[in-house]
Amino acid sequence: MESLLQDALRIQKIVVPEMMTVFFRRYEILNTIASHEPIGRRSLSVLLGIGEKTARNEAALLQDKLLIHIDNQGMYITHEGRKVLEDAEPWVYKLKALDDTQKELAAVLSVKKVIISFRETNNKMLILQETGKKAAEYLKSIICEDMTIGITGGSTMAATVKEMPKSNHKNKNITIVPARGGLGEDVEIQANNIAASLAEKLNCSYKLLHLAENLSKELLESLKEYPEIRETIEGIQKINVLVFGIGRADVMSQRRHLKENHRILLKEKGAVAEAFGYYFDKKGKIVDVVNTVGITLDQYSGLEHVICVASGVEKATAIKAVSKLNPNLVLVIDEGLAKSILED
Amino acid sequence: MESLLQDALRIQKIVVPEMMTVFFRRYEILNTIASHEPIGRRSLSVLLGIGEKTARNEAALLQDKLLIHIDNQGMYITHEGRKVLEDAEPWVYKLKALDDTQKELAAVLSVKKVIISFRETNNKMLILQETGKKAAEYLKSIICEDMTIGITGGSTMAATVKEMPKSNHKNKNITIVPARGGLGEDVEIQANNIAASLAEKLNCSYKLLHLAENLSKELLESLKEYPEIRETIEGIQKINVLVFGIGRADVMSQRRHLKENHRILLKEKGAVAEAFGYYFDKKGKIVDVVNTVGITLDQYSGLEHVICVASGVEKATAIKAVSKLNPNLVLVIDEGLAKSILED
DNA sequence: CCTCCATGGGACTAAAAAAGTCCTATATGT
DNA sequence: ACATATAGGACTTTTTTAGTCCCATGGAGG
Repeated sequence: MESLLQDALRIQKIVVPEMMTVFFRRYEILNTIASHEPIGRRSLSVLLGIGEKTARNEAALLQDKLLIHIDNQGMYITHEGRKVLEDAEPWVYKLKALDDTQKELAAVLSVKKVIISFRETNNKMLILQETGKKAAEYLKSIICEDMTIGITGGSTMAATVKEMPKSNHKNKNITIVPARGGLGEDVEIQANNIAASLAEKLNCSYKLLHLAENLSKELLESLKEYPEIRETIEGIQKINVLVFGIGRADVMSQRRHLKENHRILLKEKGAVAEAFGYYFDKKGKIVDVVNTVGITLDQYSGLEHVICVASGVEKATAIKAVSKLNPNLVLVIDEGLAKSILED
Repeated sequence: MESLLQDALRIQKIVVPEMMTVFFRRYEILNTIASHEPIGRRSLSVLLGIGEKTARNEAALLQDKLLIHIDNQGMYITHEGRKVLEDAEPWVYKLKALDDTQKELAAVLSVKKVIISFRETNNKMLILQETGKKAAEYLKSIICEDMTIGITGGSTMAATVKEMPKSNHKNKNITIVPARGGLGEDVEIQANNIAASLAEKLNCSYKLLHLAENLSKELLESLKEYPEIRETIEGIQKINVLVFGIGRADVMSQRRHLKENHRILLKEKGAVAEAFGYYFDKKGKIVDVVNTVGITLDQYSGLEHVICVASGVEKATAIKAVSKLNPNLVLVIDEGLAKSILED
């Protein structure tokens, strides 16, 4: 009786419209407590951008319903609360019609699947966190024996790995490799670091690639002979799952300290997106490649599992560009980004 | 996905408990407008026992959602509104858990079916009205060709008939007969009058029984020879559907102007319920019979369709007594009565 | 051992929302 | 023409909700 549920939702939206707001607010509060426990009402209120008293009142209600527990350390979620959070999720998606949006987007972009993360807040950190969580969930669901997982750098990937639950049983013959070289960024969000963290979470092995970007061809060639590097390159060639973040071409070229004339060139070529070392224009055509070792576009196009994780409306164009390269793409994005992709 | 709906309800009750109140209030308002249109906000507010401003605010919201239409005559329900009302009904029953109560009661009382009417108000008239409506609905659903429908008197039956929608197509060979004689009550709620009204609503034929109660045996016997009476008696013997109200023995014996000693006798015999001319004790045993023409208990026990309609908590014991006489009984009662039957 | 910091809870105030009340013009039906 | 019930406006009162500040507590770090 799926239609009964649909009816129920329709009628509620009509008859008790204010219910939606309240529901989402409480869901968000509960969710935030769940992921930050123990947390005080003050921290909570600044995190969510709501008043202290509001946080307090809502918390009192949640406590009354035994969904959270409050002591002088702060607020904790209870088992009940966790259960409610889980059970409420499909319900949240229905209410927000995210279910439909996911399918619509997958069709519009011609990709395998779109997963939309949901946070009822404007806090970019929380949104990124939730997106990472969804990405981690999906990644975990597809992992199986003898896989080589390639992963890139960036804050989105960092969030993804952070949200990956720690696995205790030793994972069978799984290897994590950075999808490409490059040391330009903060160490916290470098592909190497992220690959290692992911391996730790998944309790499996990993290989690192200590190669700077923009090396001369000759130097690159000779470095490739080094055993550790060579081994990693072989690993990269074996990648069957790629998890990658995406960036706006202009932002990335700046972050990589490209020379002024190079950046102008990129702009002239219409570069809008950057991912795993490639710059793409609107149509998904390569306009430039970072001169380093890494996964190739040919390899990418043939992969069965490609997961692109992104958060923030500014990445809409980049997403559209990269969606055209592999129909197996799975997109994990936040609600705002999803809407802005659909809107243009 | 029935469980999804269940989950949704459970979670809502927990996370947004106040929603229930609001929903029921609006549902009730919409429902009342539907059955009283055109109605002004003042009449509405006294009818429902809510403040004028409340009625006004809620009406404004319902108007905004296009569920009602307001002009200087008062408020009307729109098509949209009617649809919502219909679609919301199962939802109402689930929320109130009346579904479960219905099944539980049917099991506890060992009867075929229990139908609980629902009105979010303390106004006994509205509750009676709704109970009548449900009874009428059910009766209509089982009517088919060549039936003889017996009906008793009483305000509950009057309400039932009043709520029966008028049928335009000629009903095929259906006859309404009063289930027993008796002229003791107000003409408005006499079985004869009610039978005739029902026949008019169903657009079918009827027979009347003009016989006073408490006639001497001899007189009764000779009256039975009169053609009109004889014909009706034959009709009563053909009854295959009986719709009847029920009363508390003490109340009914008073209303029928029984002699003092007779009433005391009834009390001594443990009479608690009265229905279609019989007085029953707690266990459903007959302790007395009104001396008139009418359906017999033997006949009653063998009927396939027996519908007892009752409203008001004071009838709980009577219901329990009469439930034991025929497992095919269908009970149509209001929410309060249902709960009080379960509680004792 | 002490200090510091974030915590919950209490108390009071300010703001906003809801409800109560009364008035008026209007249309309808007697 | 009149009595009556209607919506809608305006104003007040009540109730609910949110904002703000203070304080005792208890753990973390020095």
